[in-house]
Amino acid sequence: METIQSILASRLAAAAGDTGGIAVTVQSAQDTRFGDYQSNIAMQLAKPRRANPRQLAMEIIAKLQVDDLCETPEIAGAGFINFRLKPAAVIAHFTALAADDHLGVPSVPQRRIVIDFSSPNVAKPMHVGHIRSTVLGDALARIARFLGHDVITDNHIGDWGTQFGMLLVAWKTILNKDALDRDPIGELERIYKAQNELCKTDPRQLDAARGELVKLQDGNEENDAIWKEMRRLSQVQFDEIYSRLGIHFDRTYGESFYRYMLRDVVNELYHSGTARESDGALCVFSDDSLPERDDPFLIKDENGWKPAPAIVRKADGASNYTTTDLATLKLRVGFLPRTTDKPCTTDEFFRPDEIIYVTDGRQQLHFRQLFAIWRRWQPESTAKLSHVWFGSIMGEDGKPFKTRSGDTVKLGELLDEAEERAFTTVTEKSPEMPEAERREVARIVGIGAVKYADLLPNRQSDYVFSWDKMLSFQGNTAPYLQYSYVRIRSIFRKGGIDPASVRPAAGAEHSTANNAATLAEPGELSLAKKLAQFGEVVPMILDDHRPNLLCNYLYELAGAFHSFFESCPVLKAVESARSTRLLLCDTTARVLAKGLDLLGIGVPERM
RNA sequence: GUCCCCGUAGUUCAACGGAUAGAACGCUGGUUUCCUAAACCGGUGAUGUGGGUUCGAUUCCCGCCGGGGACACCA
Repeated sequence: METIQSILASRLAAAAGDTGGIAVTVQSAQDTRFGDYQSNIAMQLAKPRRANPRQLAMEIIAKLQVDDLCETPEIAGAGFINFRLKPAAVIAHFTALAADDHLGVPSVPQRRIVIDFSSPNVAKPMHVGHIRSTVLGDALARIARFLGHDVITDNHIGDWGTQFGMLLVAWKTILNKDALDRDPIGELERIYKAQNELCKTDPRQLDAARGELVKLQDGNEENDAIWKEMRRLSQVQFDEIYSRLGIHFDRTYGESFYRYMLRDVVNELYHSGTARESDGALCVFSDDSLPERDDPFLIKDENGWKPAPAIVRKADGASNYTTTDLATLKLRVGFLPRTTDKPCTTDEFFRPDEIIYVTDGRQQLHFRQLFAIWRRWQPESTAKLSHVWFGSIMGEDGKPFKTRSGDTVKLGELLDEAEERAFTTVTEKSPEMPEAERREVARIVGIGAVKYADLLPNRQSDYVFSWDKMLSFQGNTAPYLQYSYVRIRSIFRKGGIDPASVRPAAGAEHSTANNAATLAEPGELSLAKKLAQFGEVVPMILDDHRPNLLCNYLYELAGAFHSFFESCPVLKAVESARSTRLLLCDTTARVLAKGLDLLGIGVPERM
């Protein structure tokens, strides 16, 4: 269904006439005293038309047909056009929304999107550094799917590279089998660190590592078996974490999947002239097509601009991650199979319109170079390439988030602590609840709190990790939103009412006359208006890949609900008002649950 | 050094170039014979600095100050 915002925008566009390419936009008003929606179009058009903005606004309003939706639009300030919705229009929209499976979120033209996120490394524990990519990528995938896009999520795990030389040497010499059985990842981490130390002092150890790496790459059976075992053990860990987080990947190809493509990629880059040799390495240099300061292959020092090439084949002949990323890109753009369980024909390849990489901001230069190389190498490719980057998680001391002893925080342990802290609170607040249920509630609340804390800040901001803040029931947190949902569920339990029974039948927007609803109370009206904005907020998120917009919306919705609930009795209300209020409650609960679900966060029925 | 990001209330975070910069915590005043007070309703208090573009700048451009990050064979 269409949003009120888009209806107003198209009516306004019709009244404004030729805007010379200026988009006619309507936004929800920041302050209710300006009405519900506002547009700046008169001010934007005033200059090119050499008109007085307020005069122009008056002319636009004179042609504008919106009396089915709002009161006569008002002109304010320098030329703002303000819209105030008629209660009848709010009721009609709210009723249609309540009958809509998509809760008023419009369908958009379908695009095919690959989302590459999480990307943990084999033989290493997942740690706090993986949270943002994992949580953000999953939320974007869920939101894109809800909007109707065709999405493939791909976990590009680090399962290939020079570190396996050292791991293989260590596996053969210092591995403790018992320790490996007890704690596989811990033992792999231990032997890697130990071997790394040995290599620092003993050049023969480095040679040994190189030797084992070459054998692995040449297909040596023993090394291949060890590598596969390390991969398997790591995947067990990944699966456990992803299961706790409720995250699913359509693909987990990993870097090793592309290793047979690397030679061809390098050859193509060389023969197409994209890359050339320098100091024994094969490099991509600037092609001077961009202004110097925008060129990802240039860097300036005191003597002027100098080359900052991207290396696609090291002097020793090995490839690096740029090469792997190019191979990955080539497969994803042209030959990514739609399904993994059967061979597919040409028209079953995925061929994405967009590929989204979710990584931290430190990789910006890498992706700028990667995308630039791709454009030069494959100029006919039209796929949109997006690097969705994010800031760091800091400790309360303002430095990168670490344990007290200065180690990286392991993701599994972090989730344990979140659940444990949530369990303590739930036990405190609801001691009568059976322990099994308290555990389950603590799981939903604890995991939700961690995810929400991560999604709430603008993704490009660094943020401070605070257990107390994220698990608080006050303020913009997951527990507060979950509590809002629970409180609504409690109303229906108390009244012995099936929520489905208060919902209008599908298509109810055509028969609003049958609905005796009135939204006489200010709390009712503002809640209904806030519900109508769900469909306006969700599509905006993908424009800049910013799920925090949804967090802020849900928080405002919960606030609107609590205000309504404070001033409007539900179960004790007289009929007509009672059923309208029950529907407001139910719809709020559905939007809260759906909104949280889009962020990858669950809701308990009680807490 | 060059490039990227950041600098907003005591603190932690918001704000498609729009109106009187919005929350939470903190501090502070109030609300419960009533559907979960894990709540609600008030008060307090901020755009680092100097220019520029614009009808309008936290937002865009330039300088300065302060913080973080990236910059040839790690990913």
